[in-house]
Amino acid sequence: MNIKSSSEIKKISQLLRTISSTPRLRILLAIGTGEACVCHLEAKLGLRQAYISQHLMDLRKGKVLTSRREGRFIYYRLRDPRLLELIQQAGIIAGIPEPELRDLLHNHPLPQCCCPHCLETIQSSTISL
Amino acid sequence: MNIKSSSEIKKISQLLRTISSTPRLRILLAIGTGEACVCHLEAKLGLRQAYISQHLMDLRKGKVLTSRREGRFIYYRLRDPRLLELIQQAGIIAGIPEPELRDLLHNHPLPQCCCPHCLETIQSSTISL
DNA sequence: TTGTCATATTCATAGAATTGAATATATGCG
DNA sequence: CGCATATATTCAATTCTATGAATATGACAA
Repeated sequence: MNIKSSSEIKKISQLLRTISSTPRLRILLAIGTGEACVCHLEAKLGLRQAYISQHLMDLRKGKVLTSRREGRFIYYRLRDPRLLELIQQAGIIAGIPEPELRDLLHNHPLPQCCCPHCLETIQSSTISL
Repeated sequence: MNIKSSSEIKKISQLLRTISSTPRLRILLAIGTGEACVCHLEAKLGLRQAYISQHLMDLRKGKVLTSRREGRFIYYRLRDPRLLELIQQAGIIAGIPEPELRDLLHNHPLPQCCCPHCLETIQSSTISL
């Protein structure tokens, strides 16, 4: 029974460990409730491509992200959106004030990149410029 | 603004990292909503005293636990009981079935140790033996 | 097929976390 | 004081993790 618990604890431990690294947290928050390709994340986070891919791989191995290919682009999404609530709860417990926390979790508009989704966005947002 | 977020993310990262290690998770779950001294934890988890103290120190440094001295004994308690909800949420997301999870979080009776609290417990539970 | 672009993988290494063993501190008692 | 008990600290060794650099794969276009 303690042996069994131990295996469950390992699962929790692994999930928490997977999401606890700073670059991975940033990636998760950048994806938010939506979807993002690597070039999105590259543009938004200012990190090199290979570096992001490495962490995306960790997150996929840890069952945190799912991926979907669309032509040359691969879109990542949270496997379970409740993960954002988890991160929010962690922020609350860590004593981060409400406004900062909201800001962290709020999906800021993704910066433009080369993917089809962004090209669409450019076309619709160009009007308001 | 990204620089500011970064500092908030570090806080979340650190909290998650602190609680993500297997022995520390076990300690947190063993303490639960109550209080425990080192000898409790020693008895319950089957780990050596110095080892437990090391992790307790990490947890205190990470602002996760508070401690209170009572004579020769030091009692540890979660600084924020919502941490248990966080762990529970992590368990849910990690795909742990409800019964196992409830079992993990349920405060099993602490095994007897040498501290005053246990001595009291012995006296009251001896009746039912 | 060749080239190009988006993304993935491999490898080496520096740095951090984990753990064990030994020892230190602090409290209370006689 | 001197001893016993509960807990803390230090140190060294091993084992993980993070990161950078280089390279590979896979899809599309010409």
